[in-house]
Amino acid sequence: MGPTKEKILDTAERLIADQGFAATSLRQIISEAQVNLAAVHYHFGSKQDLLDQLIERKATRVNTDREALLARFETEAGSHPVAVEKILRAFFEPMIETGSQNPQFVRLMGRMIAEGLITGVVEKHFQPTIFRFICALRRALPSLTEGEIASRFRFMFGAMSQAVCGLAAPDMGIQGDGADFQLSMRRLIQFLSAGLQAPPTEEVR
Amino acid sequence: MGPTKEKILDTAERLIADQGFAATSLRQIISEAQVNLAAVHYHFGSKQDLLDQLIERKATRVNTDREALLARFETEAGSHPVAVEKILRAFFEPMIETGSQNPQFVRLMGRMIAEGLITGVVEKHFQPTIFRFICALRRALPSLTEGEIASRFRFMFGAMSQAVCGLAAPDMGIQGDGADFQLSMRRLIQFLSAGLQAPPTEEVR
DNA sequence: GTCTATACTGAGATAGAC
DNA sequence: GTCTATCTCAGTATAGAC
Repeated sequence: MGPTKEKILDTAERLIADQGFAATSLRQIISEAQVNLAAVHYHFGSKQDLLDQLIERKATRVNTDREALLARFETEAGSHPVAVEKILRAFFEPMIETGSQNPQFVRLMGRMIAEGLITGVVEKHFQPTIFRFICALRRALPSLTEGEIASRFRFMFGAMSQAVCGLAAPDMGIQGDGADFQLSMRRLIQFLSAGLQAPPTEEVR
Repeated sequence: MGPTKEKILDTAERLIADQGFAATSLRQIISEAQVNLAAVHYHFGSKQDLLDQLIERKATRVNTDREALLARFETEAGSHPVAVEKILRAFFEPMIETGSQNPQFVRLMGRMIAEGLITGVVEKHFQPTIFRFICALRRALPSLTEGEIASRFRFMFGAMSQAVCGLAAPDMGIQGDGADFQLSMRRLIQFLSAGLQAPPTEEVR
């Protein structure tokens, strides 16, 4: 990868994580990266495609790690289903590790999930991993319908996006524990573990 | 309120709920509402202010209902803390009722929370209500620190935004139960009830 | 293949006539 | 209150230099 392309990616990652996608203009990115505007469209095609490649650059590695960890837990569990806590650990620990080195990327991911902006990338790179995890959850939570597991997985994404994006924001009006990424993730897992294991929603007719 | 202003609000609510805030241009709104572009800036000042008034128009009523319902539950509970399930009911039922009549508004709210776009309105109109609910949760969950309750409340917002926004989206790659608003909300409350009542996150040092 | 310069279209915002 | 004209800035497209 050429230095121009890399400069664009690095600068865009930092600025979009800080300000959001819509609020960050290409002109601001190229100004700070000291490259030409057209170089962005030469290398990426569009602003949206730049975002997609930004995600893809790191998401692939994180998702590979996620699946590997899940596979390890599945081997350890033998014929038994993997416990929900372990499934959550497999899902979040690779992200936490990435976030400890580079919090910007994780915040970026949270923003993208919240804004619903990574349609193509989600399908291409996340969906296979998500599918593996939903399968694991179905085995761990046999009393839930497939639809309810999908709903809870979606709730999980929403909670996660707030966990990583909300770090800078004031904590719902009351003074929170601020920008402690590790603490926030541990609280998130604790919360999700209980939520995922809630009894099934009763059918109403 | 004049008919022009009202036409703008109604049209903007529908379009923004469908397409999102950034994806909806003022020119599209004024075209469908059949008003002049400058009228928007005359009545609202800016696109952002239009959004704020859009939220404010309905959020005030929803928040009033929330607080009233919570107060009723507090009276019923006497000196005991209100159960978490009841706190959640007080928070969500007014929103569900609004959403049953006008799903657009609830989806709009979800989008705004996800994208973090309603800075001024949240502080002015939501924070007092949020504060009341956090206080109720503190009483119901005395083993949790204030910081952890704030975190969980934030997770709740994230899950909620996905619950109401994700209705149209495909359910994480597996076929979901589609756009059933009532079902989605019941699942959400079930999920959140367990998540909020999870044991405290252990301190690590 | 890479990058630059420049122009095009559509966005939100504003000033001033009526 | 309303509308026209205009401003600035956004993302995008293209022609051509190296």
